[in-house]
Amino acid sequence: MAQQIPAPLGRGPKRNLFAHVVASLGLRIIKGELSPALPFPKEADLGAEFGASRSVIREAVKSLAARGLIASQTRTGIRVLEPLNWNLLDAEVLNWRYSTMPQAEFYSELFEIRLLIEPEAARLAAIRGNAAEIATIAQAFAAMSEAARTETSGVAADLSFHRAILAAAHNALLLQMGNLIAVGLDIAHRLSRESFAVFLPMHQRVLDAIIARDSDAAGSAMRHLLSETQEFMNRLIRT
Amino acid sequence: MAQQIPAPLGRGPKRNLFAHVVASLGLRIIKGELSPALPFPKEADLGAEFGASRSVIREAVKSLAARGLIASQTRTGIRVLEPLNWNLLDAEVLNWRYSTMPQAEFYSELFEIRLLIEPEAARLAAIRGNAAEIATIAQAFAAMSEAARTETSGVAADLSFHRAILAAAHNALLLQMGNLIAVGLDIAHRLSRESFAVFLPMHQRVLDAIIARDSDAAGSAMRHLLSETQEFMNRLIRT
DNA sequence: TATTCACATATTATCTGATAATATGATAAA
DNA sequence: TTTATCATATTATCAGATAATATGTGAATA
Repeated sequence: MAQQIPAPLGRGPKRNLFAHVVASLGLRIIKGELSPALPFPKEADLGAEFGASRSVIREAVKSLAARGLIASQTRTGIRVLEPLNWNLLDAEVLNWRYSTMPQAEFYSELFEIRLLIEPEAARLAAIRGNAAEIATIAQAFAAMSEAARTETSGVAADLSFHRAILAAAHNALLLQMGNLIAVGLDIAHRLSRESFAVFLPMHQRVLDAIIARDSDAAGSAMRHLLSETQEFMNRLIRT
Repeated sequence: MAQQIPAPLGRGPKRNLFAHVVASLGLRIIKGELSPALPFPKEADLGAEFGASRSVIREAVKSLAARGLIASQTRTGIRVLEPLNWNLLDAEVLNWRYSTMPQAEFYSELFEIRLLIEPEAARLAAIRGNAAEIATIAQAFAAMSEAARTETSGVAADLSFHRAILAAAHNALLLQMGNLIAVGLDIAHRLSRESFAVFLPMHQRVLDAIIARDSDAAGSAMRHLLSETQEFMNRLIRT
């Protein structure tokens, strides 16, 4: 039986048109190729460029508008908003930004926030976390250890560890910062697989402090973990 | 000349259908009336309910999806995502949440973050802010003083003041937190008009420290301003 | 009985073409 | 010079169609 022709490939993805248009325009905006100063193509032009119907273009525009990147108005057309309005904590925007910014700059910006957020989160987790939440943190740590032992990727477990701490801090807005951490860990683990095992003991110290309900120790253990990671990454990036 | 009939008012806004559908569904999701456990109405049903075409419904769905509230898939339909995925820092989501949560709870959550972010931002502003940026902070403060003198609403100036400090800290992710502050100030100024003049001197102390490039003083002045505001609000809410 | 496979079906994804609303700029009037 | 009127360009909304795809059903099989 003749294998089905795999893709139409007129020129690019035809199956996920919407996602493709969103990502393509989003990236162009973050790069600055489309800016508030420049005129934005109108729906019809975008449709022609992407080979998409107006529906798809309009849905993509609404998606980008919801992220604060653009706004659209009858007769006026579409325009790029000032970066001030961009939802930088949106996972997509975060990734687009990461892929276009100088790595060192992005990373220092990111860690500045993590150092602000996570020690306090660890502190609160030690105070407010209930048994189940602390168990979740412990489980994530166990998964990290197991990954280190079997030398498999522990990035998911690492993320779970940090997210579980945010969750145990009982502040929904804090939990939101998980996106930041996700990107940070993703970069870290892509740059260096081994970083992982090195930092395991520091994670353990955070966990132990939380279990012991020692909030100050939890905070400083987390601060220590992050500073060391940051320094480690800086060395890596520089070389 | 007969005045034009002002609105079709079949039942609700007909002019901004898209925005209406987004707000309506968004609110229902935040309230929990639509949850991950429950089945979500399909596009056709939503269209019937809102008296809107499928295009409008689909655009609204994409807008909510971009905020992490829902996801949609062929054949499976639409489903509400876990609150973990919600973009809580999105201005709309923030407002929906504010209007449905117990005020005291929302407020304490909010201030926990502000106390985390803003003192450090003030500290960084004192170190990194350039002349123009510091001038912007000063201008905002002048506008606040003027508003206090003329007893007009200074909420815009207040917001400008805090945003200008975030901007002077030179970290785009930090600047993002401006949305939080906007909601916080909005609530504060709605609860009490006079709070404004009372806190003017504390704002001044922050400004002065930044001008003097005294980072530690700027940080503690900001911390002081926020704690006092929080306590003031707590008293107001309790009564 | 349990597992695998083929297939009908329900729902979103995309396309097409039309009408309505509205902000802008041009034109005319004051 | 300012104000009022109007044509126009662009998005907003509607309507109806076809395509793609995940799910469950039932048949075939071990």
